Amino acid sequence: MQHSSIHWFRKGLRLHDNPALLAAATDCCCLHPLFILNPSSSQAGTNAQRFLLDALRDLDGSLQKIGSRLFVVRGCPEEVFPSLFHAWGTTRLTFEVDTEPSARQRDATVAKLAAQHGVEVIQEVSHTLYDTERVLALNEGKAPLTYKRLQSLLATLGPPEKPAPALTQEHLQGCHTPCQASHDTDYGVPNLEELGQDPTNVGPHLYPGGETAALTRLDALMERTAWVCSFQKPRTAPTSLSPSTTVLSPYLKFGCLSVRTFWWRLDQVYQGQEHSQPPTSLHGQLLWREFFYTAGASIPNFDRMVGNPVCLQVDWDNNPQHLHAWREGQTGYPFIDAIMTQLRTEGWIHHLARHAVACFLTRGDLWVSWEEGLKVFEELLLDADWSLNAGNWLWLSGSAFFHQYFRVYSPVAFGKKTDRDGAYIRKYVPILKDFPAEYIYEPWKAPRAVQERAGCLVGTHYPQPIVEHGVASKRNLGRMKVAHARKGNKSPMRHQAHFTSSCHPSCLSLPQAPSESHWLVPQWPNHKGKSPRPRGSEPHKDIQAVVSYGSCTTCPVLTHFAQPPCINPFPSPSLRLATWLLPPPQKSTPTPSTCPKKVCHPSI
DNA sequence: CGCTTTGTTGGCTAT
DNA sequence: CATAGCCAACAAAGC
Repeated sequence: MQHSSIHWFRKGLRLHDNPALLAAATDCCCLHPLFILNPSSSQAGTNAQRFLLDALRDLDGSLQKIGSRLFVVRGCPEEVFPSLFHAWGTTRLTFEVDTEPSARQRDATVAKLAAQHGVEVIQEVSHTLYDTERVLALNEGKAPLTYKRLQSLLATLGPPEKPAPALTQEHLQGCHTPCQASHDTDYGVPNLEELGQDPTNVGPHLYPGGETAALTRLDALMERTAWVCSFQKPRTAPTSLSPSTTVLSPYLKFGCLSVRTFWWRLDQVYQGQEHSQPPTSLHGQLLWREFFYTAGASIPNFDRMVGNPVCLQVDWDNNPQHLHAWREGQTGYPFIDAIMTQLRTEGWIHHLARHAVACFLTRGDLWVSWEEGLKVFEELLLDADWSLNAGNWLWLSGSAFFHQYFRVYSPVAFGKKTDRDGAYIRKYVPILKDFPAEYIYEPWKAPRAVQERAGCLVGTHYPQPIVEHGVASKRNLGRMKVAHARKGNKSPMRHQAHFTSSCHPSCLSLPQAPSESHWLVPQWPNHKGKSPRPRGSEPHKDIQAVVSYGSCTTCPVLTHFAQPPCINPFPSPSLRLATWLLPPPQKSTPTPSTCPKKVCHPSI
């Protein structure tokens, strides 16, 4: 039987490893490669749309080389297909399985329409390493919620399938694509203006879209055997001026590159070599992708908080000003602002840079819902991938998968680890480029003269920090604690929790409050050992200080030293021990509000 | 793939 | 030479 096939491209914008496309070409006399452009359904920004158009042009070019063409049709699939089936005399429709809930709904509708028109439907899995349905079935229909769990499930399935051969001219022997002279005007790939995008709005064309670019990039990376084998994601730098990771993610998102092709190419490079392992290796990265795809395919309302069974319910603030400042790179934290600028202009940022800004927006500093961040990433990232985007926002906001919410990224310290001089900031926030390294991460701390010399006054040319990280992150830690406490059927928060966010731990060991003021006598262990010098004995032996109790009845306030302090007058071990000497404080219950940091922490 | 504070260790210098 | 003090580097704890 000779079919008239439509292969419907959505993701999977490639000829290699495209089993559904091969199925379309089998026993086929007439092939229509189709892409349906539905601009109203896309949240993608200008850079991402350019990437898509690149990919479509590349695909059309590749199809032309083997004697076919791409048909780009505007509209929504549910409305477009009936007329296409009719006009093209279609008997078979093929497409790649898309696991996203909205896509599945769309595809179910289209499959129904096809059945009504007597059109056979063939769907093939090739966007993920494994058939997510199979993985879910292995796990009693539920998404594995840890990476380890996924790994053990996949271990029973064995390695992923090998990629299917690329479509070639030979596959299309006797198969014809009917093309009019008016093809370009009727079905051509549009440009940005036609999509309602301002073409002057695009950034540098660093990552051109398409299968050809994807395979070229893959080839170049696979040349670097040592780099591939030693790859460990946490050791790559978010501040690198040229990407320290593969930047294959945009190509994987659109399916310009097959994940199975990538997997097996890595496997080839690994052969006979010592190499890193999941989760940090490059194979490990592809498994993370699989992890979130599996989660996104089965967890209801995966991209929302409400109605999402794995998501911590948090009382995020509605704060459009903060959200806007974050999006536009105007937070006053240079590292955050640099990352957001790179995102807006180039459409790709390093994974750890995403960590830093996602944490900052949500649980770290601004306490804005991760759903808002997700929408911004959806628009600005070339690789915005529904499952990965939602999954990682859940992760970074501490809403699911990741529960150690007290691990907060510092907008100041994190970037310094890999970029002490702030070259990354200087590149993306050039107004700060002349600040000395000492102040580049915290320009507001620079003395006026330094700011003047740098040609940038904080508060005038560059914003003051919109929040004080130290204060905001501590407050948010408390709010996360509340969210977690509400979640479980655990007992109500212990009294201690009130202290710990704002008071020195040593406060807690004071049984009762004293009536007046008291001598604080540092103590230290006796050193009778044989070591020539007792380690840890540096604290001065005879320092005494006066403490009193202010408005906070449990936190001692260091009033003054009884003797002029030496250089290191009051090291903490002494203080800890000294607190034991204090008379017990009252039993009244202080709240954080009556116990501000300043009262509890004199300049000790 | 967290940060900060606190604690330990060994090297070094001045006395 | 023994000792006190300082420092950097690292480890551990606690949030």
